[in-house]
Amino acid sequence: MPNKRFKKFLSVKGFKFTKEREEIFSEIMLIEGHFDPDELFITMKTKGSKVSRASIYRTIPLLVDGGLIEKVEMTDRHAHYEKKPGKRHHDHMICSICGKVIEFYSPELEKLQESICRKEKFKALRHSLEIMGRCGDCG
Amino acid sequence: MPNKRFKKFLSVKGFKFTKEREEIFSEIMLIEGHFDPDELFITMKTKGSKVSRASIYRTIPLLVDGGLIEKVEMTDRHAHYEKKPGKRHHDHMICSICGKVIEFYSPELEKLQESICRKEKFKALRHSLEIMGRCGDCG
DNA sequence: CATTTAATTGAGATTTAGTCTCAGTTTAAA
DNA sequence: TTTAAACTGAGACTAAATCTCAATTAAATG
Repeated sequence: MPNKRFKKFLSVKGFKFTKEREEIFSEIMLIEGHFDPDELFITMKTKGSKVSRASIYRTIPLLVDGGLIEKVEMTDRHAHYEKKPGKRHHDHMICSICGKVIEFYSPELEKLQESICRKEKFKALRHSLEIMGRCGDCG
Repeated sequence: MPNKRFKKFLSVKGFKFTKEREEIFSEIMLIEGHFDPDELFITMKTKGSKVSRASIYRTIPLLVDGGLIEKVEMTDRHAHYEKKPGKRHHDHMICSICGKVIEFYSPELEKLQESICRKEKFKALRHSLEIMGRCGDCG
């Protein structure tokens, strides 16, 4: 129950668990795919929610901070977010000193690759990205 | 002389080559690194230019269309652009049907990788990205 | 060179995603 | 309870980018 994770995150940070935050959070958890804050506001309002736009805009960064959602796209006019996925494809950073492999996944990077491929009329099936360099410990 | 390329691009598209567009274009060509439209407007104004903000915002998409500059970053609040580079690092799309290799370079992708690495305290030295899939011809 | 016409311009109004303010409310710890 | 700090909603505000429209200008044509 990610609800619990959110609650925990808030209390650790010294923030309060309010009805509004809970409402926003559980509404987001219902969304398949990505959303933008204003769209979410309209949806909630339509459903009869009294939560304000300000609270939505204030809660989203908390959820991002808490690792519950991610910013996945930045168009000219909108930011888009989505629920964090479970385990899936990831890329690698490889330290050439100690050999450590850092797995990372960036939905933003995935989106960007998609859009680059679209531009080239290329249908991507899979990809591999390896970044070579020095990890934090090997400075 | 990229000025000529710009002129050509405009005439091919049926657009006019105006003093304002020339002024904006040559000002951009003087800039090392990236810039944002408003910053450019201020710079030009300071130098005594009479060109309006509207013209700058209208000219930039033309330059992007004409392949003379690229959008390199989208922060929460700004778009950033820079002059197109000559030959440098590039990544690959590889068609698994016909084997064609498409070289591409995306400054946006590079920036994004940099920021991902920063987050992991990883010092990137080089990277390789290969996207496998089907090219436009092999549909 | 003069005419014509469609593109372009500047000034400032407008849009819009996102942020901020602040008085009143609520949480949660004591 | 009490209390202090966090939170909320309504709407004002900000700022990047776009749009409007009358006046201007490029450049194709006669």
